[in-house]
Amino acid sequence: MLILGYQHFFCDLEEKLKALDKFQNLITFISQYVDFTGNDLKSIYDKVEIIQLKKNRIFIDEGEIAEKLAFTNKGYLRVYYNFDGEEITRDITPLHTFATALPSFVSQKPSFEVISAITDCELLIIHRNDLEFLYSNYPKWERLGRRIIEEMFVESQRRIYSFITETAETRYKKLLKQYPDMIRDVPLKYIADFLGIKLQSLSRLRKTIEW
Amino acid sequence: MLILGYQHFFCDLEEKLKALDKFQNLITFISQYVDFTGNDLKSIYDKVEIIQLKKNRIFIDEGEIAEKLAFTNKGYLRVYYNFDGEEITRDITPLHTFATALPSFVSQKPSFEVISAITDCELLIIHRNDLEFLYSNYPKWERLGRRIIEEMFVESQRRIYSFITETAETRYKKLLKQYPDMIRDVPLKYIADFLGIKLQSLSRLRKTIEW
DNA sequence: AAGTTTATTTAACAATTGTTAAATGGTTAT
DNA sequence: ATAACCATTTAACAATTGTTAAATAAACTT
Repeated sequence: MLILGYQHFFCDLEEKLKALDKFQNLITFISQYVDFTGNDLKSIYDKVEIIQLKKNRIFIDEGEIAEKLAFTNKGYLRVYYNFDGEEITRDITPLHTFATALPSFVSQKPSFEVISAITDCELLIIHRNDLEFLYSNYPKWERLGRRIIEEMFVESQRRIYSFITETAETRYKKLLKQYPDMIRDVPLKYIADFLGIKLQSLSRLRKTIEW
Repeated sequence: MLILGYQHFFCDLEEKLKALDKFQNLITFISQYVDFTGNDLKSIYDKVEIIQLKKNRIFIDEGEIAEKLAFTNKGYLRVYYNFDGEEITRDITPLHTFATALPSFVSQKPSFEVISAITDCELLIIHRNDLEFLYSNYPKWERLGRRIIEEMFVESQRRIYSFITETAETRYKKLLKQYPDMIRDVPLKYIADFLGIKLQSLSRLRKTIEW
């Protein structure tokens, strides 16, 4: 009995260490924004769930109320919506960033956006209620939330500049440069959507590029 | 002396009442996001400065570190940057919203963006230090900041969808519908930039539109 | 391995938007 | 009022991107 207990403790610890290891990317990410001590971080360990999401599986579906926020530990997610019977991909999440159907997440209305896995993904999930709890009880978490969304907004504005000032070719080249792995792992139809052009146009453009 | 004192008190009060009146739009705006009591609001009255910015005057200049956040009480601001000797307008702020050169404001590095007045403007200004003070000392303000930036992010994503899925004509029509006043007060060259097309293309498009 | 599905490319033609240059219209300053 | 400046339109032509349809390539199933 004692030994079993010990055994259990041991396994538990091992599992926790393994989990902590999986939090490394998340910790690195949030440390850019707020100075967290080990103690601050503890407040989140219990609340984060680690899930594996297989390729093409849906993380948040159309019509669903978004209750989950994901941090992409491995793999690529995409955000799209159904438009005229077609899927329009608005975003491909780079590794080690947050993703959710934000309009639904903040308004708690049914989502028009779908989030699904482009490749097999490992996601760190935090539920909205837990996040709200953290926000309400730890000012540092609220600050973190604000800082992260500020950065996301700035990045979003950068993308708008790119639509205004750059040709599709330039946008593609810059994407290649910024996320070389993405092209390897993400089908071109999603890349094309992301760039705001048709798949065939992207294909033509790839052929004529001079390096 | 007594009378002078009384006079002064009277003027001061009147001025304060007048100022409060000017806060109405701001109060309405922030009340969408957080429930504020009169007391909560007091924490900001002293910190807000009301300025008049004449047409074409610059609010935040290139190279400057953005220290000010503006709420547009009257008039339109635009956000642009100098690209190849040309000014590229990324944003035209609708009435009663916040505007600053956010990349500079959050990073405290020199701004590549310029913010200037398209029309005569009345702006409610809050300084970054004061805002940081509010954020640090009143959780409600931090929450407000997060909620507002979340909304701005969602709006920004909507605009990215419009670049991906809509033609310039559709974008123009929707802009007209959403902000009918804007077209009256804002030169078309800025509208064209905002839509991501050239002035001449916008002009051609306006001619051929069927209503 | 053969067959099925999905991803990507190719090509011809259409539509949209950019480019250059000039004309017209409207405002502002002297 | 005239001149000077800025805003908008027009037009011809160029470049980019969309559309449709098909061919090829690659990945997945049985």
